[in-house]
Amino acid sequence: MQEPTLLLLTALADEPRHGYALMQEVAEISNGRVRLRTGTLYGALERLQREGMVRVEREEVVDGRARKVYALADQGASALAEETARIRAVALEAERRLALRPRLKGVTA
Amino acid sequence: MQEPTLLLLTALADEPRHGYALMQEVAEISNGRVRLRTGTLYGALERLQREGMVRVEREEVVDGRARKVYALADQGASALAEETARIRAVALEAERRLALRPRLKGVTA
DNA sequence: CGCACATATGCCGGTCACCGATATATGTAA
DNA sequence: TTACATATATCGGTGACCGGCATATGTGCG
Repeated sequence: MQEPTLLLLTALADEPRHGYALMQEVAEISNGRVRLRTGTLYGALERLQREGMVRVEREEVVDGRARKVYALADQGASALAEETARIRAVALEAERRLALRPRLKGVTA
Repeated sequence: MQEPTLLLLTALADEPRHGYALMQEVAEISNGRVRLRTGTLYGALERLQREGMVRVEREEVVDGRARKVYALADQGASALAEETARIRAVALEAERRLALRPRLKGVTA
């Protein structure tokens, strides 16, 4: 699972949102670091629906603009929980090893 | 940064290792979950060298077999530290949101 | 002696997530 | 009427990763 996908699922984790709102939510979660392109967004949403991670909760029209509201499926919530557990473990191990790393250039100062 | 790359840098974080040892180390770090293919391994090592993340520490011959020993460059260590900080933050946010998620089917039992 | 297996490195073609661009359409503000 | 925010969608290209293949030596087994 790559970061755009991880952020997408995270943005859906607390409550259902529509596509455009997801773009903004992902940008906010990542402190503006990750800006989802529409190609990535809608492509990923389709794929995640095929995989049973996400479903369309409802379709609505607000101010004459059509919206699809997506929700995190139970399977998506499980996958997200597993993924976060995995990457936390790897991050912990990476930090442990970095601390063990022999320092090179005058880091002792 | 994808998981294979993250695990590779992690496997190099504490001390230099040669290719085959990296495959084993990555498998161990991930509890056997991730088995690096040689295509991924040597491809990634080349790419990471181009990017200044990894360098060849030395070449040696052990039992008639040639080895290249790879080391994490300072830039690679910085990148790894930044990456772990990023994913920890995202993992934390994902877990916070999952906890906020409205439960559906009799989870209260 | 021959076979399988671990060690060790490397190439090549395919797939797929992601990127960048483009298209379409409506509401609001200058 | 021009520009921008909102909102969705498609398409071609790139590149990391996968799976398979090739190559070569050392060790253990029958």
